[in-house]
Amino acid sequence: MNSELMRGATETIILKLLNERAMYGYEIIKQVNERTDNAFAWKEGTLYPCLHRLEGAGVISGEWRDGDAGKARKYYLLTHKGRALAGEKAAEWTAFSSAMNTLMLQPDQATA
Amino acid sequence: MNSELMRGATETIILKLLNERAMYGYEIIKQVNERTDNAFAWKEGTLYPCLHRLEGAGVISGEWRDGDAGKARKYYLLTHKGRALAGEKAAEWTAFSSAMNTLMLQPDQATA
DNA sequence: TGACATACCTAGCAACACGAGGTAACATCT
DNA sequence: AGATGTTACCTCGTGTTGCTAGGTATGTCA
Repeated sequence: MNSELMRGATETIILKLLNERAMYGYEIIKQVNERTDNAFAWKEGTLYPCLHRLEGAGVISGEWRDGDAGKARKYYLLTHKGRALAGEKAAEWTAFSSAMNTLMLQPDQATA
Repeated sequence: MNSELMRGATETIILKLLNERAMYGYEIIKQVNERTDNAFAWKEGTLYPCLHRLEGAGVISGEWRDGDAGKARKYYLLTHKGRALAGEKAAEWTAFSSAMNTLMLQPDQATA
């Protein structure tokens, strides 16, 4: 997958997932990759810096929870601000993909 | 419009338009803005560097043509390589937006 | 013990959209 | 003639951000 297209979408996806339920970082990566059948192949280097940016911006907040048996995990939740932003980002994606499709779905040159 | 989402899409759009017909730079800007009802608001700083990258990569080729009455215009055409890439980029967008929608169209948390 | 998965993290690089600026020709209005 | 606006080309610098490549540490299983 073209990594440049991923730009700006990372944040949108994270906010969408956290709007479903609280998740920890590693889980977000697995979810994204599984749900997209590895069309998206996120690595830690993509996610963690973005999570920290979002936390720094007061959009999400992390809290450590003991795992059932495994290691401690840092769960992230949307703040009030985050819920609003999740909605905006989702709308932004809708508008963007709609505009893109307006352009991309035009008929091509006739190859007589 | 979130400019980060534009990343990687610029090239895709240019190739799509040039696959319809030869256009000059200024015309491409106008076309993109008009067709998307200014949802995309391209400026020269977005387009020209990208055109030059594509030309340098042998994907498009520019030729000066005298305008009917106005200034000379540099029309760009897809090369053979460019036509192939236009197809790849279009497919890439389809795959990307499909994966995105898989993620984005899931139901959100029940707000009981 | 070794190997692997889980789970967190960071530093540095590369790509690229955009703002802001510049040049020049032509049209229109006063 | 002069001023203004549009067309049409260009470039430099900045900021953002995804990714590669590395690191740490715990738990599991053979």
